[in-house]
Amino acid sequence: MTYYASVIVDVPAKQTDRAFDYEIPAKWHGFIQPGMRVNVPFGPRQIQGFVVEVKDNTTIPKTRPITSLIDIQPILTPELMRLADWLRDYTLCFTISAYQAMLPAALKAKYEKWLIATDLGGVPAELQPFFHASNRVKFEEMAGTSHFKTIKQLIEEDVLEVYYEVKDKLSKKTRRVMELQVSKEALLKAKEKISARAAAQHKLLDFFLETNTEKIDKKTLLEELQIGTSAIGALVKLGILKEKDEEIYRDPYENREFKKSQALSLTQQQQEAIIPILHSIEQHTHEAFVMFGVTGSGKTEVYMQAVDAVLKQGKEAIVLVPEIALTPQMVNRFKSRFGSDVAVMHSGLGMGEKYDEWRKIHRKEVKVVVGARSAIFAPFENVGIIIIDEEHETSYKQEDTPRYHARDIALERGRYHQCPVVLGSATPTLETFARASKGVYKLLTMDKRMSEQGMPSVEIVDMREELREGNRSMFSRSLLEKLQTRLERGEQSVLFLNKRGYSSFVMCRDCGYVVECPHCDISLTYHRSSNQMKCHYCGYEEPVRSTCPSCDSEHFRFFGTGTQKVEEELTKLLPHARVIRMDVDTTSRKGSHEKLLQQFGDRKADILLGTQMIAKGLDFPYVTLVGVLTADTMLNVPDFRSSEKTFQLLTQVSGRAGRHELAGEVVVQTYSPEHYSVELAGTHNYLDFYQKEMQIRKLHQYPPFYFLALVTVTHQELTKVVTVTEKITNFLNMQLSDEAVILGPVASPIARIKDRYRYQCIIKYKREPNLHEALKTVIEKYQTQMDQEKLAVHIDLNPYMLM
DNA sequence: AGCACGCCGACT
DNA sequence: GTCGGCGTGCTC
Repeated sequence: MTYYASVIVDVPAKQTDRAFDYEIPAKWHGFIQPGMRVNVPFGPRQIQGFVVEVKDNTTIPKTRPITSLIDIQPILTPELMRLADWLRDYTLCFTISAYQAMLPAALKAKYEKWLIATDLGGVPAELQPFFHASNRVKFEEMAGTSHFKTIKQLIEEDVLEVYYEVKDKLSKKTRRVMELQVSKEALLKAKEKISARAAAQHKLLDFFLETNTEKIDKKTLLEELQIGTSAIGALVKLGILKEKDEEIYRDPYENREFKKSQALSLTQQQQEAIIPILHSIEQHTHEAFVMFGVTGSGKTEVYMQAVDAVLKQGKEAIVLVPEIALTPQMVNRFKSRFGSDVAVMHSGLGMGEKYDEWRKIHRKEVKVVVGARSAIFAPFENVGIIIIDEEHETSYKQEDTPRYHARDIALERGRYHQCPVVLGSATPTLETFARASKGVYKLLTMDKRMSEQGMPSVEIVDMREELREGNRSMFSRSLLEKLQTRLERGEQSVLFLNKRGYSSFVMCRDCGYVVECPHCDISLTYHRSSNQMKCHYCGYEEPVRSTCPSCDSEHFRFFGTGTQKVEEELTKLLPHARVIRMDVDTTSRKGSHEKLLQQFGDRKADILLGTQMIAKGLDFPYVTLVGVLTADTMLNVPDFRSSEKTFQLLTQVSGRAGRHELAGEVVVQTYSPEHYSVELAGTHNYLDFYQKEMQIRKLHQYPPFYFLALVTVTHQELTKVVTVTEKITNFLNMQLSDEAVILGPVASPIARIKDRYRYQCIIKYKREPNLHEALKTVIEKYQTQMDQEKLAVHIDLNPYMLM
């Protein structure tokens, strides 16, 4: 009997987005399973593929055999493979892209093309130097040279051979260990036999006798006993010890100690919130919960106790936390409660570390994963609960293909595993809260803080007023005064600078000229460390000028407020304050984020100054003041969610204050104090904000009343982009019902990035059964053009960034 | 995505 | 007359 494997090949293109059949060599019969990776011939080359089906027949007249197996166990579970199909249809991506999104980057194949000299004597003199080192050379090193033609000929003459290599990015880390091979009795016997002069060997034997060690790291052993390798060699020869390479995991938390924590007793509200979740866990039913809990209401403790209940059932738990909040604080809490049962996955880890953490999950060595967005694909097979903390966070939406939202994946997996999905937030997205109001999700409310303290009092300072009264500083008098008080009392403050929207750009005060990136339609940002102007989109850099290139004026100044500038002013105003600044510059080094927070937690500083990254999850008992320097920068970005984002941000930031015994105060500086998102965040009134914002969304036909789809077209030439976007818009207009609203073509908010113009078309719709089909057609139609003219068409369903 | 095949313009 | 431009289509 001949068996065949249907394989999805690693070629992300429309034409190859289907299974190809390969013959399974007899030696692998019964061994190959769906979900395993294989190397297969594809045209002239070797590539990687995923087996999706094993069958005993095929309609393909001539099949080629599978070259080799990569996995000895399926790397994708049947559930994940099904989920990948769903993801492909849902986000309009290729199946292979869906698979790759589910796996750590380390597992992605790399391809290399080599030239092998099969007959070195036949290689002409001018090419000989290439083969000096070995008989193989990378194809690219020779292609493109003037020898190219000869190479082609030599290949035909069988002097050279083309060889395609499939490489894994993966690397497993190993350590040398010594393993005891014999019983204690044998050790004692050996001791008698071995010459008394062999002190090191006796030391070794004694060590194994006294410590009952079976296996030990070689290096440790040598250091411990202060001996060289020769004694070990002697014992290995006698068959007493064996030297082995053992695979180890890179443990990013290796040098840390976690104090074991116990479940805390729950407050009345926590108790009420957890009961329905526990019920769902016990009954094995899929239910989605919105845990609407104010900052400091103790959501994490509820999560942990729910996870505990799941573990007691022998099931697994997935806990998603936003990238930014993956501070050690959250990890610590889970690690100290669940110990080595926890794997951690976030972008701060290196590729190898991520791979190791993933393998712990894959091998079922852990039961809980705490991680950012991609952890939603954790290859567990018996999921008992999925928790998404800070559900409103935008980092749950992947911004490149496949453009998925972790929340959607969570709900899909929850349905499959028939388990609860918990969406927790103090400021749920309108989409989520609307579903809770409709009863689609079950609402669990926790509106009281765990500590005796209530919500912090919030003072909103009108910065226009400050300016009118002659205060030109970026600190209002009130904020400064409060900072002073904290210093005197030895309490801590957090200052939050919302940089998004406006960063520190350079503008001429005389003619208004702004330094912009020559490749992108966006202003350059001043970086003090390198004294350069940098583009945040393409990385372009130029030195800072002292005069305006447009009018030669010397009134060429920095605008906007960077954290560095704030820090400078702060040290001028409060010279004795110890300030820790956290922004991209100070946290780019691995682990520095954590270190700075640690310092602040140890009260080695009085003021923590930072951007978005300090908004969430921080929980320091001595923080009694939170200052928001510029509350409204986010309000001014052209995004229908700007009010929602402002409200969320202000609420989150305020939540950092007074979480424990000491009462908290918040100062919000703004130029739009009357804006409802500022005002209602000040009074901690989510429900009113929700009502108000819903009215506006309804009026302007935005989510959650309408769904959105965003089509972005990019190309080098403006005219091309405009005509194509126009055509797409017209096409969609014809395909979709009259109820759909089609906006465009319009230039994207950032109209040019990396020398490519960007145009877009936004579709607002309620129910368009034809939409996916129509969008698929759009992709197919422009596919041919995509390769040739470097035209790119991106489709984002339920986009977060309308850019 | 690569790569081969194949059909038209500008050179040895 | 050939070389090589890149349009078209295929890869089990």
